[in-house]
Amino acid sequence: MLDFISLTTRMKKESNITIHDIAKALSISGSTVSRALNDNSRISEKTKNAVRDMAKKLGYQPNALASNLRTNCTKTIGVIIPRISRYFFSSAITGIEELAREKGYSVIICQSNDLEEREADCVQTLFASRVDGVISSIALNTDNYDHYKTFTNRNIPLVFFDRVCDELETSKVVVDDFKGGFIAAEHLISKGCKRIAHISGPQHLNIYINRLQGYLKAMRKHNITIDKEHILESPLTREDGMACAKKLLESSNPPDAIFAANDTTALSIILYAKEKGIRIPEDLAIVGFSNEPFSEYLSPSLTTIEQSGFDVGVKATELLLDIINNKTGNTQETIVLPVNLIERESSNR
Amino acid sequence: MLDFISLTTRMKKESNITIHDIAKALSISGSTVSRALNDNSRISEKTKNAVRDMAKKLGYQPNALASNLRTNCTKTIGVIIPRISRYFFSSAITGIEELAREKGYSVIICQSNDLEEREADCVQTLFASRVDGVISSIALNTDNYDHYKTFTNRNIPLVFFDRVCDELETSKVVVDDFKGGFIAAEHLISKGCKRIAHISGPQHLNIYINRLQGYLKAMRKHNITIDKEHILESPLTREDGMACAKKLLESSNPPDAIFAANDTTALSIILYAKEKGIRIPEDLAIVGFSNEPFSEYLSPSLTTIEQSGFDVGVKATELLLDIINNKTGNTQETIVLPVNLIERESSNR
DNA sequence: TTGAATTGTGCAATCGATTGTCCAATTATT
DNA sequence: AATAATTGGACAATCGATTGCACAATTCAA
Repeated sequence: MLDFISLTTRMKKESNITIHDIAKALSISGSTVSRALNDNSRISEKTKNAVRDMAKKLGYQPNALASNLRTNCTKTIGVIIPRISRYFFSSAITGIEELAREKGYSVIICQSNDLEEREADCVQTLFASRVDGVISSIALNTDNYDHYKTFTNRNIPLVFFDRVCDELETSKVVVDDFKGGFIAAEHLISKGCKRIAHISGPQHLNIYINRLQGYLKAMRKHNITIDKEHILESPLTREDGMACAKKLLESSNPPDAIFAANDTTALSIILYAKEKGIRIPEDLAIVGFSNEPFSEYLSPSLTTIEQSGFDVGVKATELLLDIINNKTGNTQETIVLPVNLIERESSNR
Repeated sequence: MLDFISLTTRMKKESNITIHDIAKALSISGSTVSRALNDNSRISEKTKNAVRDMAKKLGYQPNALASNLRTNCTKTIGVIIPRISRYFFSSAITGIEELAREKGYSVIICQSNDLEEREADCVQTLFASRVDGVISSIALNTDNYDHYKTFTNRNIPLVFFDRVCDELETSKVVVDDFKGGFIAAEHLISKGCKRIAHISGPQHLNIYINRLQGYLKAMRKHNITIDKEHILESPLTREDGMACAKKLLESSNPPDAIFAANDTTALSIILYAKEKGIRIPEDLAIVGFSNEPFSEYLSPSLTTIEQSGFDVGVKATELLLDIINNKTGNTQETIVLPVNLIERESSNR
């Protein structure tokens, strides 16, 4: 019997030490241990030190589950993103994590893969984990936002970034897509382009609406009439980029410049133009959007609009933590971060 | 007082419904509700249906924290990776998540940023969250692996991938770096290159050791003597890639081909060579490693060794779940996934 | 010296879900 | 019809940490 007891004791030591093990070892109560470890002012320094020493000696590691259950606060923030492999999003996550860990929060990441159904799953997962708040960027094909009510109905702070949704009243962090569209188009105009086409993205996402509007504003400002055939809506995949390029460049009135709503599409255009022997930038100038890592190394290198995913992530986290800690009342802020033009070969004429 | 009660009741409904609320609504016990929701055979279909309906009606969402605390199983796996923004790693994560969610697990991701200290933090975070198992790829500058004992000492399943560590006895998933190095070098040999240099990575990481060894084997096999100055060790950053390129190409015996241990370094070499007017592949053939997304679009496009991050992620998860569910005994498997050569312009002569 | 204030700890309830054990009601067996 | 077997459900303990409250011990003031 003694053997059995010492065995189980040993196994316990090897598996999981709780505050009660510390308490027993010091002949004090669990509550005192808990308070000591949390540096509660009601515990004497002497006891605190004894507890800390014993905790270290036994290899105590707090069980976050128990603590979270009791305090109803997990010190965890959830992130929902379309795809982690897109550079903009992975840098946003890096930004989110950076600030979060600095403030003592950990991060759970879920990918929606740009699917509404998956996005709803992510919401469930994060809610079940009782995250303290959520940062999300909406999936491409989401057009019903009801699943987010799981959070909003329960006052779980929610901040959107980049792909935001006007329907839900939350704080948001976006980059200045309108301005991005504007400076992209104006840049092409300044290069002497006259027939500037635009390949836009799904029009239920405001980032694409805004880029388009910026482009339109620049065109209007410079009194350039737009051929309606020169504005295309595309899912912005590589394949569809090719199709759009073909459509534009084989038309009766081919553009002398294209502003694509993302770099992937711009890449498709470059590939298509190369294949067809269309010279860039002489015959066709191109501007993309996002400054994906590859755009610098394309040949010709791609002029594009830079947006810092990292900064967006940091700002979104800042906002979220402010809401969690109730620093801001119930204000719904929308933060707009700057963009800037990176001039490269594809428009250098 | 009645007002107060109904108010609190209402607030409760709006915030969090528990199994007890369902129980109360149906005048049954909490345990019955729990069993009904878990489809336990001791509960009649009639009761189960009543419970399910009421759960839906009240908007019940299980509290994973409570469940996890009780069952000591979180259905969560932790992932530690160097940097999420590297394509190989983000695709590995996508693979991990894919299989994990299929099996009903969620995933917590932590970035070490290639720092040992951060890696140790990640270990703490994941342990505190009581993940059921961990998948990790080691940070570049980690050379002490003690922090991983937090898991191994407590029999928490641990699987390494890509950057693995021989010191720790765990299951591992790697790609065939040796073969990758071998076919990269042999490919260059087949192109008639005679003075083939290799830029390797930190030699405490076996992926770089193996790539180097594969290269050496190919050279020996074809009886090519190696100039010792032609093998460099590098941190494989873009900056150091430039430095290595300079060192090699300005030496008294410049190589006619370089096999770089990653694509980033290969890119640096291309940039350097372009700057110096060295023709690729005529004067200098180049092979990289990883098939980063950008390598296809470089000019010249980069010949490289393809390794599927997604597959590695899936395999690692498979292995981990097998261990978690005790399908494999205590065997320490090492799974080696295939690589293959992608021939592009940078070596096409 | 006595009562008041302060300090340090312990007790026990709690968070929400799970589960071993027990019991009542129903059904089957002889 | 009487007993045994089965079924459906309730009770209460439990996971580990936190916290309101009670209370003993010490210090201080009068």
